[in-house]
Amino acid sequence: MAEKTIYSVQSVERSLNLLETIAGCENGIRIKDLAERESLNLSTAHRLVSLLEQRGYVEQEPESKKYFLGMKVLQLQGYLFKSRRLNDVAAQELKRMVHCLGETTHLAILSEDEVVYIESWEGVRSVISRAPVGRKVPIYSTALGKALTAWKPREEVERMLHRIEMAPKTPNTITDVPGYLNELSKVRLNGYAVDRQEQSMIGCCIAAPIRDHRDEVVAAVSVSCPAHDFTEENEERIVRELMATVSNISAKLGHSHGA
Amino acid sequence: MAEKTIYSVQSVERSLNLLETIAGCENGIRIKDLAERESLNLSTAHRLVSLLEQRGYVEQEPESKKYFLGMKVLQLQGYLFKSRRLNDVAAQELKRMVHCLGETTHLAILSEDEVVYIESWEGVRSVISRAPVGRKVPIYSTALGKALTAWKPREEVERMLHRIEMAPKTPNTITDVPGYLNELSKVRLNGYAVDRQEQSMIGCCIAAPIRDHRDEVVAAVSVSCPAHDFTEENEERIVRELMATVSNISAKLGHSHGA
DNA sequence: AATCAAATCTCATATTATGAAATAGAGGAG
DNA sequence: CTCCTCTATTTCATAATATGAGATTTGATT
Repeated sequence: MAEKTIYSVQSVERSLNLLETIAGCENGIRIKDLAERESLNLSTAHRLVSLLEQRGYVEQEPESKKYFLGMKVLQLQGYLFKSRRLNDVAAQELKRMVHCLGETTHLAILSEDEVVYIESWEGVRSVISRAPVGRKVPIYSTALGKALTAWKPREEVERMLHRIEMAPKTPNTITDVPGYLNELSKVRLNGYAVDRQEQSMIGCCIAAPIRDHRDEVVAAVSVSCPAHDFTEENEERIVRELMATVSNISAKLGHSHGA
Repeated sequence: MAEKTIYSVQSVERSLNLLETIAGCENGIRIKDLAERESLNLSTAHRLVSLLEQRGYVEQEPESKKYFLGMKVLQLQGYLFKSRRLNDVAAQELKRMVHCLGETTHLAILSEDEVVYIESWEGVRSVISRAPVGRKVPIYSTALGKALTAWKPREEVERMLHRIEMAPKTPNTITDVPGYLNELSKVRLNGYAVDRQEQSMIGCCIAAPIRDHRDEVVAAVSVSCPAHDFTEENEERIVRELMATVSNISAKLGHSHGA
């Protein structure tokens, strides 16, 4: 529980806030609105954003003067996948799990209001094929979506749901907000999420969150299983293995239990 | 030519430098070495890096105390692909080009010493299939690699080449440093790079760089073509279309000619 | 051409980031 | 087990830096 000291370097924090705000604006944002939203003086915001622009983290569309996230992020992302860490920490554990379970497995993160696949491994036993990296799926009809949203503040989840359409994918899909929120409380209770043919009739899915040292859910891992194979026994086996795996990964990210 | 004012906010610049240095260390880096490499006071480095850690941009491996790039980057990356901008700017233009040429097209960036595919489109006419996003290919045997390195300082390219092995992929592969550097000067002269069955006997490739507002090469686009189709006439047609396309994309990124 | 709104730039000042030095913690040798 | 060394972490007085008010430019609209 040894708490880390909280450091604060105003200008850096402001820059990161600006970067993240710009990132969240798919349609770009003007400097004035940025300054307003971040309660910053216009010149301060301008100076900091210009610096991010010089470094390529942010781009300004010449005509509209709007700021967008820059290509530099791609470079960082490229580095991340090269990093021994991601491989040591996640890939290694996940490969082991896939080998053990034989079922197709996905690593995903939340981006805006959707689930984005980051990496995937095909299971030998499984007839379910892996989704391509970068593919997006909805939060309301997938185990990954549930695992990624279950520990977010209720209001935030409600806002997300209101921005999207909860169209039924199968007869099992949860299509109402209260129903989904209720489902999330079960997820919190169990520690993992289940999709019982809610996204597709082909298969079921179990997903659990990965947490970092701040106890924040940063990603989630799912195991897919053909519907006809999704027996209680199999479910238990998968849950046991999956929970152990995400716990290991989280631990390696510096997560400590009960933090 | 209207030069933008160069802003400087020391702490932010230092933070970004630290972030990028950490990103480049696949095996992680200790705070002391970081401070040394960036010529920073140990406490300053520690404070700034701790802040990046608080925000999730960086992670510290508990046992080794080494710092690695954090998962937050994935979130940013997710946002980038949602951004109207990347779609408007690159995807839209590239889809148009793919439709026009009918050949398979790739968008890639340089990450460390390798080419990383960011996005791809399959051409209707082409027998060449697209490589998956995230796939890495060498710089020395691909048109993309040449396009991405041609405008880097010679010493940097030499360093990169020395870190990798220039194994022959086909009889045409360039396998020596002087040969590659010579090839790059041709690329700079033409403005585009060609791979004449150097990576694979199946096909040839033409690639050209995308530049941002700082005139920096930030990405490259390639068009693949089956070897038997790679006539002089076809080559000219592809080059014309490709150059127009990358020029449009660069322009939209704020690039101005002769800048 | 005049008006207005937004972006960009300048500079004196107070706030903030800084680094020297102190402390804590981990690992190794005797 | 204790001392020694090396590194990470924290503190705090000070000087350097980031800040924001306001001036200026840009460009769009009437």
